[in-house]
Amino acid sequence: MKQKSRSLPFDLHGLEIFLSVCDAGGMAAAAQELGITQPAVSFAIADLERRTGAALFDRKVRPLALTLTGSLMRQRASSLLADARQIPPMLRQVKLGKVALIRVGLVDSLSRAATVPLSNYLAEHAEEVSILSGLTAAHASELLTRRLDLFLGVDDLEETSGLERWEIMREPYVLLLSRSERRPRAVEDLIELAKSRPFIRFSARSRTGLEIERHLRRLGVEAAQSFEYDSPFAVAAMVASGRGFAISTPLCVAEAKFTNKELVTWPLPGPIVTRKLSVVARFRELGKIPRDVAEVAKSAFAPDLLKN
Amino acid sequence: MKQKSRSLPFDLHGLEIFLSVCDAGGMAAAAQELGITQPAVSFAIADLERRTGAALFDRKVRPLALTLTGSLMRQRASSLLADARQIPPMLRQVKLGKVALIRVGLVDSLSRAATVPLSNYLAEHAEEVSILSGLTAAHASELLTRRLDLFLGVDDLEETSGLERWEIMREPYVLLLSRSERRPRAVEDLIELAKSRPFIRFSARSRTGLEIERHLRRLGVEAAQSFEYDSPFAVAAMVASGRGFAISTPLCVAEAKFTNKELVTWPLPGPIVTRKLSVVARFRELGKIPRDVAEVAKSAFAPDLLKN
DNA sequence: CTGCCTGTATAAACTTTTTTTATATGTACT
DNA sequence: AGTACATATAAAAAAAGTTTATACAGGCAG
Repeated sequence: MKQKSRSLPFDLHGLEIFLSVCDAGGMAAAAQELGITQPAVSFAIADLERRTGAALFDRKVRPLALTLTGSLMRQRASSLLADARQIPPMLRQVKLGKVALIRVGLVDSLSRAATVPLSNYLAEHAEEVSILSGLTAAHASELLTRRLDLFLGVDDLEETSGLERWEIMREPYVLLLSRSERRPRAVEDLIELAKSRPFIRFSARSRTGLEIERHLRRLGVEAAQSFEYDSPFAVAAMVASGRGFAISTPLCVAEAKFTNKELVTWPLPGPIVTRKLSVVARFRELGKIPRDVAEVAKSAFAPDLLKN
Repeated sequence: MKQKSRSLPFDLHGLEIFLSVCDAGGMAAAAQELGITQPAVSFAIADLERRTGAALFDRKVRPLALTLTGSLMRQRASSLLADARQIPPMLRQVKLGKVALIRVGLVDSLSRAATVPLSNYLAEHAEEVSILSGLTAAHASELLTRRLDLFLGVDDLEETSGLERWEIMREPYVLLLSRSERRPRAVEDLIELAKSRPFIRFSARSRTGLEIERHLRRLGVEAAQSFEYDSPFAVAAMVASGRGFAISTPLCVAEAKFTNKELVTWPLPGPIVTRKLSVVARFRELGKIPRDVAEVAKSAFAPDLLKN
């Protein structure tokens, strides 16, 4: 049973060659650009096509044209390589300690509730305060590369050494529907819903988005068409406009400031899944600030939750 | 001269092994999980460390621990692989029928007004729609690296070749004060205000923030303490809470959904400065979509502006 | 339609990288 | 200190990728 199946049908090197061919407009030209021979390129492309099982180029036509699949591959490959190329410089940066400037990452779903109290607290500890919104995934790496000193966001399950964490709260994932939709009570209802209505989802770049995806896969829910957003407001707005359904959390919904007239939330059928929001900082670099920030955040949205 | 310099110090296979080691908690365990031998894993990790020039694991300690650099690598590698794994299913989908993915960057200040109409328009042209909020500066580079297909944001002054632009609108920068503050009519009043009250500003990472900074320097305004944010809501919220004053634009204020009771806007003393919002895309890759999107955006917030 | 030019595919030999078997070295725990 | 468990190293085997040489196909001129 020693199936030699790599989990992936390509590697970065193959994708680089593929993109070279796209950019150079031909295999011979790409070969020259890359400093390898033309057959090597030819082989790499053939290999990529064989392993993905998709025709990437249309050989029937002379100035080598991308197929539809090929264009998609170009899009994705290009973005993947752009990501990959950012990694080495980041790794190098990591190798490089009262604070004048405190830079804080704030996950979008806490933005509305926490911005002002957080600023008020931090104003006592720093001349300059910089609060940046966005996705936790981005914040986490910026923390490690020292572009942020602290962030409030979805806690990573895995314990990373060199960081300290202070829990703010936990909240369940909930189903978000437009007013007219009826409540799915069982997993089967949810599967049915997903077949008939588009799924409005959080970007897979966000930690929350990834967890929702994973959970849906576990439940066996498969979405038809899908729309993807990285801001809680956008997700809620789409659902409110009747475009489809979403999975979100109470805080994300509160952030978007929609009323119960436009949106309804229901418990998610199946097992209960929650997300944990925490304050994360580099270990012991900021003294008691991280713990205090967690306290501030906790009290900041405590009233909010009571309202819902 | 045959320098075998790959442009990247790792490939996906190496990263998979690295992540297995992280997850399994050891090289031997990872080897078993992957169905290869322990030395193969050992070698792959050593190779990864040698090529990236970074120590990923701390061998001095028994249950093999990640270094700080290692944690970052784990995060990035994990997200890179998650991206990579999404590609093959996508390719298959294309073969099955019409599937296109359109990825759009949307500057925060247009988020509220444009998300829904934009999605509605794009739904007719693609199976999947991905709308990512954030800063224009980030979007511009993602457009060039093909991680976005289109963005709506503050237009760069410099003409980058290979891009097409469609103007959506122009809007002036305005002064944002809390209700209790009196209106500064001359530049001198503004300079005085900046001395007595903290300046709430947009992050210098955002194009808007940079332009505001530049303008203030030209006017000779110097701020005492400063708070910095990258979301329009946060800036407005701070001003509304009486923490200080800000410079913003009508759309940014609308985005934050504050009422006239909490905030007042006044024309900026001194020369009039405006910002231009545009749709930007790679030249001719999307046919008429960019122009249409500009039209959709234009009509989307036209009513908004009339309200103010 | 035919033959030439340009550019891609294929074949066999060769080089490099990766994996394996075997064994040494190291860390933690008693 | 000794033992158990885990990682590192060495040399051989296997696999992958690259090169040279050559065959094949599409586009274009006559």
